[in-house]
Amino acid sequence: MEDEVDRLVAAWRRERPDLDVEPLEVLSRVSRLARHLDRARRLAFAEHQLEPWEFDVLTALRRAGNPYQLSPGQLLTQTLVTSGTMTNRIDRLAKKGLVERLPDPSDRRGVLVRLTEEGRDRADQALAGLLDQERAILGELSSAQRGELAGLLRQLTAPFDNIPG
Amino acid sequence: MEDEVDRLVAAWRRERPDLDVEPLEVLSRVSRLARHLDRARRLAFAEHQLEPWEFDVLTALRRAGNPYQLSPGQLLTQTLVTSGTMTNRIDRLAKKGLVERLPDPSDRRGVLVRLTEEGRDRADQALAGLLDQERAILGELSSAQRGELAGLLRQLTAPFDNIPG
DNA sequence: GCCACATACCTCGATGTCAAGAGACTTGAT
DNA sequence: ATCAAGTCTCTTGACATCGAGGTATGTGGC
Repeated sequence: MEDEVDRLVAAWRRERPDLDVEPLEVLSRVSRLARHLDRARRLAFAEHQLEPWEFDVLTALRRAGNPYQLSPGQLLTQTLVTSGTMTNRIDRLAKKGLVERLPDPSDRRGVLVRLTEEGRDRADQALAGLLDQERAILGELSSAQRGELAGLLRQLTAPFDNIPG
Repeated sequence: MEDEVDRLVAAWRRERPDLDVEPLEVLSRVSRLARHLDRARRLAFAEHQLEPWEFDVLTALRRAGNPYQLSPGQLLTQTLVTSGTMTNRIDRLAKKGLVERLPDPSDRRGVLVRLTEEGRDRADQALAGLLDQERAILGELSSAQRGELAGLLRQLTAPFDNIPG
């Protein structure tokens, strides 16, 4: 089955026959697939009245384990947004009652963000919905193929994740 | 070699041992890799004084072939942005002298966007730079592995690209 | 103890995107 | 010919993000 990247690569081969555009076969597909996944995620979360950014923050706290709390700084490094953005996000999540701000007992400059009970439930439900959606997308592949794909992708991501970039 | 997704999956297995989080092994890596690629692209384009969105528009016109012109509507479908965004982008590219607006001779409502000579050169240079960068990222993989990866990814993207979404 | 420097979070202004809709023109039916 | 409906581009207002800088607090050398 042909996809958009096949057409993209064919167009470049016609217009720039002098160039080797083979890298696009892999990396353009990664970018485009990620874009499709963003849309799918947005749809899955909408069923739970959550925006993608809300899911990101809530699940970071959820993964931290009991008592489900992190500093804004820790949330920054996990979600890769700037501090202004995180302040804004925490404000809105607090207004919706999904997280609460607590003073950090060990550092009076600091704040801790803690998941409320409702926040934890919403995060858990949204994660289950996301996994259902993702399983449907991966339905195309056999279990062996998924393993192979995960392994190949890990080879590409590991350098970024380990040699800090 | 371990990556961030290995850590993410391990955290979920600890916190939610009841859930099958295996889909994340593939799809979280796709999303994260796409994010890294965006950063790398931004760096590669900066050497040619281009923003990623500028590259997207210029190369869509470049791939159209001589005389390197498309309607704003055609650009919308290729770049997946809304019309307000595209109007804004064309304005800024025109101000920089990389594209020009022409009246559509066959439809007096319409406009055609045409690449200037400088626009074409900049697009060609930026593409070459991007491909160099991408080859470096793919250096991890053998030629056979790249082919395998491209094939597996095509299976995932084809449904999105063919059953319109 | 004091002071310079680092850290943590927040505020503010600028920017880019989206969604909705207005305006201009074309098309097709009558 | 005329008119309604459709198409295409641009405008507008709302909003989330970023980057730079501000305020308050902690830390370590002297």
